[in-house]
Amino acid sequence: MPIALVDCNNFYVSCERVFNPKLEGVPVVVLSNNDGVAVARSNEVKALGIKMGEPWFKMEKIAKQHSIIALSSNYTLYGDLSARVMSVLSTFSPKQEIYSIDECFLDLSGFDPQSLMAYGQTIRQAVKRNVGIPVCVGIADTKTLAKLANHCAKKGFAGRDGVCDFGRGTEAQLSKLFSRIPAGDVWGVGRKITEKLLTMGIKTVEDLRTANPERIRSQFSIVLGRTVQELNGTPCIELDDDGTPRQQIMVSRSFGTTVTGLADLSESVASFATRAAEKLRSDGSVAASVCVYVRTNPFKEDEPQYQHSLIVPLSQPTDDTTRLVSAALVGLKAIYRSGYQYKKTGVMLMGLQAKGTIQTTLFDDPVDQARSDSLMNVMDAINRKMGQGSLTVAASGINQRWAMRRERKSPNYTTEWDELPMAG
DNA sequence: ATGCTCCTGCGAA
DNA sequence: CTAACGTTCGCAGGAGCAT
Repeated sequence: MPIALVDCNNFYVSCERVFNPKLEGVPVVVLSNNDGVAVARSNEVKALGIKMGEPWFKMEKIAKQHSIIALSSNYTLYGDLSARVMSVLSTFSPKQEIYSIDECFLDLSGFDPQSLMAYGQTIRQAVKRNVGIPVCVGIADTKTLAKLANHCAKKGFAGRDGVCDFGRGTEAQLSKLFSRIPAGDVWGVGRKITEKLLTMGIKTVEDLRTANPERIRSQFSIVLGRTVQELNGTPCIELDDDGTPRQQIMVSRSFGTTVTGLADLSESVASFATRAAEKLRSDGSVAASVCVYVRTNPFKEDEPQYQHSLIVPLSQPTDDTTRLVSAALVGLKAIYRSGYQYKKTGVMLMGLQAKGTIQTTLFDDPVDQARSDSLMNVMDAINRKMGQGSLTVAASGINQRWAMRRERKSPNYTTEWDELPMAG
């Protein structure tokens, strides 16, 4: 039951390169929101030793020395290209699990095991030709092994030309390969677990694979126990292709600058609640409660720190922007304290259920409900047509002094006609 | 004992 | 010029509480 894991190479950088060939062959880094830290690096940047998550201001010097091109992230562009990549990939298997913006699993059950390497090449060529994005393909019998095979393909450890199929290797070959890979490269093994494994003498993937399963389960968790089983070829994590809607929706941002007043904070919270409500409706869900969250800048250790959150229950589950915004603002008022430099707020929608399944109560007013639904439909339609944020609630503010920094953003090539560069 | 909800920690991309 | 460190999601497991 082979599974493929297809992962885009340096995804955000590759997206930028699709529309700007000058970025080809030169060091390029894409920065997070607020131009904060590196979230994607070209191979040239990786070679310079710049790490994932490194703050921009810490690498600015070396960036200047090597003429690194730094770009603000452009999630509109990346989301659009991701949808195109996923659409192409969906044609290669009846079962696809979209795992993140740049990777998906494909069920390759029933395919001829001998031909999977060639099939992987076909997949790579199709995505490159149709969308312009380079990908690598890892193939194995479990999701954890497929992730690892993809890692090997990317590093050029085994297989050739961006495809690695563990089904083509003998036990002895795989053992040898796994002894060269640190345990921390395995899916599900993060920093904390890597440290603890080291104290137990477990350094490599091979060490982890051959560890005592009972010991792993008792010392860590059943999750890591499953990881070990998956490394041994026993599937424990199902391929999930049913598109189950999210259980919670989070919208939060750090500000480009700090703010102190309730008015500015309210604008941000109203904006985030508005955006969260849009996501909620696109899922076809309703929320039972709203959580609002504020925070000062924890990196400024000499300044007074404050952070707080509050869950505001709704009288009945809703997807109405105005109700969700009101609830979020009520919560904000309750936790706001003056005298702090706030750096971030967030809005979380919780207790999500499918809209069709909500229980109607005595308090339901069908007329109000219909009015709310048609207003939200109009809002969503206008924003789809005119671009997100065209129509919003007044509480979101006009100036948005807290808005994030994006000083290096590329144009929205695929979604905004106005931003296409014109010849002449 | 059992089953909840709430909260925190961890991991991933 | 200065100051500057992301966002969103799921899962597990413990605490606290009620039954």
